[in-house]
Amino acid sequence: MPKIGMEPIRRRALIDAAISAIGERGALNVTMSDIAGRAGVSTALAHHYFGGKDDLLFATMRHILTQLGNEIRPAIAPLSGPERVRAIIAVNLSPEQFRPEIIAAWLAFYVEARRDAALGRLFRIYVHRLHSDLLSGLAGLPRPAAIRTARGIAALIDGLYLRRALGEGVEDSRTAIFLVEDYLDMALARHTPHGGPFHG
Amino acid sequence: MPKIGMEPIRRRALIDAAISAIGERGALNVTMSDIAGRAGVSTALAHHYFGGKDDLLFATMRHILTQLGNEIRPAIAPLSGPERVRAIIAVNLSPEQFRPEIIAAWLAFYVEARRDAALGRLFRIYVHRLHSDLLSGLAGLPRPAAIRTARGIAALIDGLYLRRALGEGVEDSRTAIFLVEDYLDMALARHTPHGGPFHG
DNA sequence: TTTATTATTGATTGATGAGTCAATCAAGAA
DNA sequence: TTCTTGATTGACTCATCAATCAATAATAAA
Repeated sequence: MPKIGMEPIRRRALIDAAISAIGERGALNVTMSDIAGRAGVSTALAHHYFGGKDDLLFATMRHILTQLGNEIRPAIAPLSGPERVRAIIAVNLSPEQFRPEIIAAWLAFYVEARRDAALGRLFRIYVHRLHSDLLSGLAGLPRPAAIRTARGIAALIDGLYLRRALGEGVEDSRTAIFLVEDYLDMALARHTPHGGPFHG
Repeated sequence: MPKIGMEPIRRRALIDAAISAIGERGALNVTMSDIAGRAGVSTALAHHYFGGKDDLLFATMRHILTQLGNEIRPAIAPLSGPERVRAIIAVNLSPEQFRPEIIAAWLAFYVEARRDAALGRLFRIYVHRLHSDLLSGLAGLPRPAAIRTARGIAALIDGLYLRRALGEGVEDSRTAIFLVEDYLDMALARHTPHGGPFHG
């Protein structure tokens, strides 16, 4: 163990530990000792690198959002129209994102965002980003229908997350994706001149 | 102030106070003094009537669920088919249920239910009840489509709750109801021999 | 009036957990 | 070797909060 360059390693380990800890308890319960313990360091070191618990949790949420962004960006970049929307759905509900501990963290942060202004801002940026990404893929629909469908898809994804967190209802990633795509198909079919309501 | 028969009054006041407190903070933060203070009594009295914080919170969630059940039961009893589904949607997203503090409580309890077994059971009963109520109204659809649609509606409602809690996206009760009914209409239209996709 | 019962609280206890700090360790620089 | 600097922690402080309890007030029952 060299004595230099530990910072990025510790930061990352602490963030991973925070996600893991939040995944097991409900964010409220996580303590600095729990997180630090999982990361294999003392609470003092966690404070040293992050300043305080709030900062660590904020960094953790930012990490999760960044991670999601990094998965989404390249996935949708070359696509447009419905395929772009499908890609957004697929990534948001991918096994990677649909992991119980990630879901739990989302949920916990949703709650926390109600009180923490910085966290609230972070979320609003994410929500807005998702909405405009969806809209750009729904350009084929009349504007009001596109907006409604974008909101519907976003709400469906969040709802499926919630159900997943509770451990009830839709079980796996695949089923969840199918459910949302089904919604998308119906919305698209309504504005397709005619032919069967199914396609793809 | 007579010295007898205070119990039901205090219990109710404490539960209302808990909802209000949870509405302002995120359930994690609520303290017994906060709740007791809002109810105009000492923390000792709150403990006297409820035993402990967990019991008070459990009673609070049960109250919210009971309230919802009391609104839903008479509303759907005389109805069947799509109208029954519409009634379920309308009540779940009614201004009464769509109040920010109620939503915040839901969210907080969703999180808590992950750790508290009793609370988890309570939720599972609610989820199952909602699902079978929806299914009974969707009997006109083929079984797989009915199941999928019921899950979709439930997820949409939860998702809209989440968005509401975050203070973003769909604004009011009416818009939320319209969004979910739109989903229902599409699901129904797909299995209607033909004619326009809209009705009602 | 006395007695039992319900309602109610102030004060206290004990636990938990965030944040701080002075001290130690290790490795590269002088 | 000495000096400096990042890494690291144990021990401590301070605040918060759930829970308890003994004491008091007020009323109904005897």
